[in-house]
Formats: sequence, C-alpha cells, structure tokens
Amino acid sequence: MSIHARPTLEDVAARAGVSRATASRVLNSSPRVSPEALEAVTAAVSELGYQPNRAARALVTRRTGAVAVVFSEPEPKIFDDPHFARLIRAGARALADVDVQMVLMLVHSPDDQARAHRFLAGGHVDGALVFAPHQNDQLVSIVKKLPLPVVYAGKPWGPLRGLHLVDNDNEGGAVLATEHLRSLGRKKIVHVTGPLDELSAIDRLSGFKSAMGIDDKAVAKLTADGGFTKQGGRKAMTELMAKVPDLDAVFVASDLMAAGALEALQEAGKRIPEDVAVVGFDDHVAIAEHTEPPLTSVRQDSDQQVKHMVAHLMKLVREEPVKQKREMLPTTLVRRESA
Amino acid sequence: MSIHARPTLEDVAARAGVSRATASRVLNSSPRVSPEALEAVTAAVSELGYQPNRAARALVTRRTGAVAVVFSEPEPKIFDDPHFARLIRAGARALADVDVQMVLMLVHSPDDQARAHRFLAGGHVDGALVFAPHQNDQLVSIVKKLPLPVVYAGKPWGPLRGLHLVDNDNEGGAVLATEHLRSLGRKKIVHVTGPLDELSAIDRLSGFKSAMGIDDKAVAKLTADGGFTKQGGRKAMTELMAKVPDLDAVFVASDLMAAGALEALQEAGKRIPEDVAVVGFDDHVAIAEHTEPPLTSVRQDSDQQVKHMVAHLMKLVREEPVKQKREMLPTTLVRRESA
DNA sequence: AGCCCGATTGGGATCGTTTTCATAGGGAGT
DNA sequence: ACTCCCTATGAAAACGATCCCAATCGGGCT
Repeated sequence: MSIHARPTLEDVAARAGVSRATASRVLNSSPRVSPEALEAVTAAVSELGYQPNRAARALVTRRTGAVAVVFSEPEPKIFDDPHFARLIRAGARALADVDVQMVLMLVHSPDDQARAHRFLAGGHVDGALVFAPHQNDQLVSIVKKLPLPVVYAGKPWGPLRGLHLVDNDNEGGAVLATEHLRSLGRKKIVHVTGPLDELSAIDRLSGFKSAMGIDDKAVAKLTADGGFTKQGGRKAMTELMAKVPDLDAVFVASDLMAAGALEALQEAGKRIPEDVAVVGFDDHVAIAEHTEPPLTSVRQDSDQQVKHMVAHLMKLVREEPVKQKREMLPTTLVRRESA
Repeated sequence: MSIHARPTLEDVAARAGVSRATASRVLNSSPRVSPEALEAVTAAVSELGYQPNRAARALVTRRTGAVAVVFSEPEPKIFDDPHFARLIRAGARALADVDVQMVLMLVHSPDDQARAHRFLAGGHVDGALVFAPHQNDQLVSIVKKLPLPVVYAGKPWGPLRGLHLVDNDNEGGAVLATEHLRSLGRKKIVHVTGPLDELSAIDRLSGFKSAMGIDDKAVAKLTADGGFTKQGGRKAMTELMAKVPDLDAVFVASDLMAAGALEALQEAGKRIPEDVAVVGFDDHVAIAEHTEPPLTSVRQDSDQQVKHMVAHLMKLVREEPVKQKREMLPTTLVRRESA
C-alpha cells in the first residue's frame, strides 16, 4: 500500500499476520475466529484507519448498502409543513445509525414517478421507505410491483395485503383527544379533519366519531376539512363557527391546522380555553409550544416511527423473519393550556 | 443470464455481437467506436433494459457516484425554516439529474461532526456540498483538511483561499432593497439584520450601509438583530420602533423575520405600506405571497444556486478545469404590496 | 499409536465493470 | 506491391471485498 492510498483489507490482513479471509471474518463478526486473530485484526484496522470499500463489498454481496426514502406529495407541501423536514431528518439519522446510505427522492410529477420507477427497478438500492399517503397515488401501484423490500409510513391507499408498514395509532389518538374534551365537560365538540384522501385523516375522523358515539350523518354536521394546512384550518374553523354557533370545543387533526383554527377563533372573540377548548394532533413542538395559548395535542413520535420503519426494512433486506407486517405505534395526549 | 437476474454488460455485448469492451465504450460514449457497433449496443441495451451496476463501476473507476450534502446548523432551525426544505429538495433534484446519489447529512452535535468526518474521509462519496454559514463552525475546519472536492453554499467563515463556493449577491440585493425604499421617498429607513455570525447577514448589512451612505456608528442606531427567525424579527422590529420612533421604512434581511416584523408593526398600529414600507429578503414564495400585505422582497434563487453548486462540484470531481472558484449569483427585487 | 472430529485458517474464484495493450484490417503514400 | 498509420476491436488484468472449499492442527478416543 502506497503512502496515500487507502488501506485495503489485504493491508489489514498483512499487518495482522493473517489472511484476507480471516480479516474479512473479523469484520463481519463471524464466530469462527480465534481470539488472537480477532485482536490482531481489530488492532490492525484501527492502526491503519481502515474502512471497507463499499463498492467492492456491494459487488460481491449483491447489496448496495443504500435505501431510498421516497416522498410522494404534490409539489408545494414539502416546503410548508415542518412535518416533512422532521421525517427527512429522522430518516437521515436512523439510516446513518445502521450505516446505510439514504437516497432521498421527492416525487411530485409523473416525470418524477417514471424516474423513481427506473431508479428503484434498477437495483440501485436494497429497499425503500415510502411516504405516500394520498389516494390513487400512482407511485404506490408502481412500487408494489417491484421486487424490492418496501416499508410504508402509515397506510397507503388500497389493499394492504402483503404490505409492510409502520403506522401511528391515529384512531386511538383521536379517541384520546375527544374523550379528554368530554372529560372537561364540553358538550358541543367539533372536528377539523385533514384531507379525506389520506387515511390518517380518515382514521382520526373515525376515532372522533366513535368517541362521540355518533353516526355518519351526525358527524357531517360537526366537521369541516382543513386540508392539513394552516390556511385550511383557519377556514374550516370559521365554517364550523357558522355551522355550530354554540360549539365549546374543537379537535383539530393537525397542529398546523390548529394554529390556523386558533387564529380564527380568537378573531371571532373566543377565549381559549374558556370559551372553546382546542386539541391538536402531532404534538409538533415548534408549533404547539408557540401558539397562544400553548396547544394541547396528541403526540405521535415521528422519530420513533421512522426508526421502526428502518429497523423493519433492514430485516426485510437481510431476509430475517419479521413478527408482523404491520406495526402500530401508540399515541399519547400532551396537555398544555388550550384544553 | 438467467430469467430473473439483471442483465450484465456481458449479456448486452453478446446480444449486440460485440465484446464487453466495445459495449463499455458505447456506454461511456467513447469516440472510438463504429456507428454499427454503437447502434447494435444501443439497441441491445434498451431491449434488455440494461442498467449498469453501480458497484462494479465504482470499484474500478474509484468513484462512488455519490456526493454528500451537508447541513451544519444548530438543531432547531432546520425544522422551522422552509429555506432548508427548499435547499434539500433542490439538491435532491439537481443531483438526480446528473445521476448521482445524494447522501444527506445533518450535522448538529460534535458527535455528528465526528461521524461526518469519518464518513467523508472514508471515501464513501466523491465530493460534498456544504451548507455551513456560521462563524467558528468546527465542521468547516474539518472539511477543509479533507482531500475531497467541496463546494460551499455562500461564504463560510474564515479565509476563503482555495475554497470553491457559489454565493448569492447579498450585498447587491441589500443595495437594491434599500435604494428602492429611498426611491419611494422614505427618509427614516431601518434594518433588521440576520445573526451577525453569518456572512450572508453581514453582507446584507453592508449593502444597507453603503446604500444609505452612512458609517458604522450611524448604522448601529438603525439596526437590530433578528436572528433569522420569525420571533426574532418581531422582537427586533419592536426594538427598532422604540429606538427610532419616526421610522418610515424597514429592510428586513429575511422573509421569515419580515413576517414577524409585520406583525409587530401592525400591532403597533402602523399601516403597511402607508406608514412603514417593508422589504424582505429571500423571496420565499410560501411566505412572501401570504403575508398581509404581500411582501416586497429581494429574490435569490436557491434552486439555481444549488444547481450551480452541483455543476461546479461535478467539474471538480471529474477534474475538469473550472473557470473561477467563486461564483456569484445575481439577486433581483420582486415588488409586491408592502413597499 | 492411530484415527476422527471440530475448530480455524488460507487459497482462490467470483461479483460486473473499466481500461490497457496488442492485434486485425484497411486506406494512403511511395 | 510494400510499408506505415490510424481506427475499431477483443482478451485479459485490474478494482477490493465475500465466501466456498480444502487443508491444517490439536485433542480426545479407542
């Protein structure tokens, strides 16, 4: 090995006085190595600052050591919603922890879909984490056909048969929120939903419904769609105040919408929580702690979700058995001042 | 080639009736190949749906086909500031366009720095795009020592000798903004700065100073630090209203801060733009178009900046000559209603 | 002593490319 | 007709890991 070249396994083996094969076994923590060999190789590795060559390894193991993280979302939301930034960050971290490279793909247009298809089919990654909540998302049908391990974030639309996913307990969280409002003695509770082409929004709605013990017809009178945006939340809240003038509590299906709803309520002269109690969803700290008053919210731990997704995916990639295809993460209520 | 295995170059060559070497030459668009061979190979490639094996290629070319995109930013900002989401997205897109994988690294803690160092030194990527605007950022000194092509976004702190970077014309943009306010006949113009441990903030300040034609002492009386956050902008604005009660215009060094400043002004009963004209910086559409009133702002095109960074980096990676180490992108004024 | 067995080990093939080097095949120039 | 060169080609050697397979080495039994 020349002075400037990076050391290879050969160099390590030479230094440790063993063969390449043995050195390799140490690196892959095979049990069939003597303690002395193990020590010698370990020492050589750290003395030389050896780092395995990914490409060489990938070539022979037929694994790339990279996974794709795919966000399928019509253009603009990725900018506005801090939720995405958080998920991306969680992904970067969780994957780095298991020493896997993350290939980030943001899919907006049909063009992007085609590109994603080519890439995923091209064997450039060992698996994929897919964030595609919307109904009729072409990407999901594309990905389903691929012979590639995939773990979804939340339920994608369509049949779930055979899909691996990690979901938050949206329904349970909604029940928690609603029951909390009821336990405060609130009688007229309304609900700002997310876009109903996302199952997370639907699940939250159905949690609300069941905690209220009402049917579809009754529920329609108590809800409005806020589209998971701040503006939308504001608008939906205004709408609900017109529809249900005597409302005294609202469960809003996301913190971002709740921030909008709070503004609408306050502009209408309502005091929070005296006149109207408000509960959000996400417990997105950057939002919930800075609203006026601070927002009571249902906590879903996205970091945790992504971590589970990664762990799950790595099992699939290594063809280890997984206990269950679908994991459900609990949600909890975080009380602040708005309810 | 078996039925399910991905085709290799060997398969392509066989089908085209040439040797592996010739097929390879076609793929790398070498000039030394006959038209017939070219056509035959091209046809075979598309018939078989061949995609080169990255690992094999990486192994022999000693290039990974991946670059790191590194953000060095104390924890929380990455969530709040939509600017980051935009940069990340621009990076993902620009790199996908040149068929290079992006490895996203978010560096917050010293631990992260160590990890980044190991990774970058480990030869896992061909180069890096570095976003590290702050003073005394350890990461920059680490990265500088690495024998790795690097392109910075904006000027990192410290000596620029030998560094490659793509910067926005912050100073020019600030001049544009300030002169626009003067041309409206405003007499008492103040400035909300970004954190002065970032050179972009300093450059904007110095543009303001030179357009106002005043010295450091005078400038101190007309400025306050808003830290590039919304809350900070609000606070700085309040401070300035106390310091300069008769102010009739403000140039705010970012749109996010401008949103906060607008709130502060309006709560103090000022009409925009009648009483106080406001100009922001960034032209971050998601913000500037939705403030009340819509915000006049200095446009810097981050997508373009990232694209240039990628192009620049790829030249370095391929060891092609670059005309100039430092590129400066123009900024323009976008008029809306706030000034 | 002779044999077997399990535990370690090393040799060498292999993964799919790129790239060097040698060679074949023509046309141009004398 | 013979050389000279230039172009297009193919054979084969890398690149740096993993892993199959055979070989070695003791130790425990018979």
